Amino acid sequence: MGRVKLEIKRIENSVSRHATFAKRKIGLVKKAQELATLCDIDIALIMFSPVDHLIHYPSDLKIQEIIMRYANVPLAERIKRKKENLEQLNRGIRKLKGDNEIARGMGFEDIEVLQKELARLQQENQILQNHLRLFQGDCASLDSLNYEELHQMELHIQTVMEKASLLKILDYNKLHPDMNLSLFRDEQHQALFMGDHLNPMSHEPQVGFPEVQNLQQEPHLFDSSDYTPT
Amino acid sequence: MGRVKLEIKRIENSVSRHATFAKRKIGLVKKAQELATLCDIDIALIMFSPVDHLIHYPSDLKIQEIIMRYANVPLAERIKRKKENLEQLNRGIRKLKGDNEIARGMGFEDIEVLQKELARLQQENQILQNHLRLFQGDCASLDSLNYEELHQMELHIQTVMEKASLLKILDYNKLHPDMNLSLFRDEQHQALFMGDHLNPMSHEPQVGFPEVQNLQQEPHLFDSSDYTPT
DNA sequence: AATGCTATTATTAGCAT
DNA sequence: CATGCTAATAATAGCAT
Repeated sequence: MGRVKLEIKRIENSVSRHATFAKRKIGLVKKAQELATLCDIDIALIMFSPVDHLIHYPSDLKIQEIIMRYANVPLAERIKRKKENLEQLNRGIRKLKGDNEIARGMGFEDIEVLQKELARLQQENQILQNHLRLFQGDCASLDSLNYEELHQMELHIQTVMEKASLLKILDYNKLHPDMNLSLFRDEQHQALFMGDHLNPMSHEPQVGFPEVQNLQQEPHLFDSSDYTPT
Repeated sequence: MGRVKLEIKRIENSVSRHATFAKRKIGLVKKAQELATLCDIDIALIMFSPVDHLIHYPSDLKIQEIIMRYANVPLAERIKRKKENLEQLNRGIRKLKGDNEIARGMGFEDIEVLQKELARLQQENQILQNHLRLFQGDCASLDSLNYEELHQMELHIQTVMEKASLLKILDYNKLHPDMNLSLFRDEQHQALFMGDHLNPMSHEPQVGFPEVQNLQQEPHLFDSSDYTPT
């Protein structure tokens, strides 16, 4: 809808590409906003400009919500497609079993375990998400934070962590069947990892910490300050 | 752009609302697709229909990537202020650790620290969630699971865990000021906490693997199989 | 509910500033 | 590089099926 009909393919001229982006991004966000308003629904739009600048709609906080909602759906939908997925999984497993080296380190049952653990991992994390949302929902009212809830949260996190370690070991064994690592190096560590949640610090001497990262919420919405909804 | 100019507000008539959604969603996805193609950029669009059905563009797997990219932007943007924030965090922690003020409950600054940690926890978990979904997305293709990815996932989990522990201590101290738990057992551990993550998984073999990025594209995009791009 | 029609409005490509 | 203009294309509201 311009002077000429524009073919939908990458615009090679850099200036035109940027110009087109500048104009169309406004149109796109506006359309998203209109549809969300007209139909009273959740819409999230994320884009990265040709110079890698983030543009998104709606607010950061709302987008998080929608992403979480999105994260929940595929899980539910996958359950419907269980049969389909099982066949796909079976193909993958057959492929794996065909690989002799992998088969040595990892039997069919191990793969099943892995799959189940993946599902559980997802579920556990969902619970974690819900806890987090509870906390984040009104972090102003700190009184609602109590030791028991935090303890529960930590339990979930530890479960997730435990699963991650399992996956890692399994994967490592897949790549290096000759090494065939045991999941736990010793009984003491296993005890720490599997059960002792009473002391919140008990696991930490075993585990290094990743870099402390500074993540904060940002208030802004678009990079374009020129945009005004109509 | 129809027979009449439509005011942008919620369409109260349910039939019209659904009809409008059905038409406009196609237009919106098309616009997103066009812009992504024309400008050769990443766009993710997630929407929930008036009957809560998920519609998204582009593929599930690609959307994961974009969400991760989105989740990482605030991180990248904050890296500049990292040192600043780390110092602030340190002050808060030191105060909690050594000061008698804790005995009188948490001060305002502590609450601020806690709030920031909560925000971070949320973000970290978002990243974790994205990682998990990548894995779960095609758990059949176990080949795509590689050591590096799992390691990354574990790092994220550890970060979340670390935050949970911090929250727990803070909260515990709030509830039981008389106990006055120390956040760290010793200086060495504190050093680990604050930045030294050279050895993040001391119980794991420290072996590097060549990165294998083999993410498969999913074939399907929308819920409406009727949509055909022009 | 989905599809086709078309009068209308909305968006925008190319250009000028 | 951003803004304004305008011819031209694109999207779509309401209606009919």
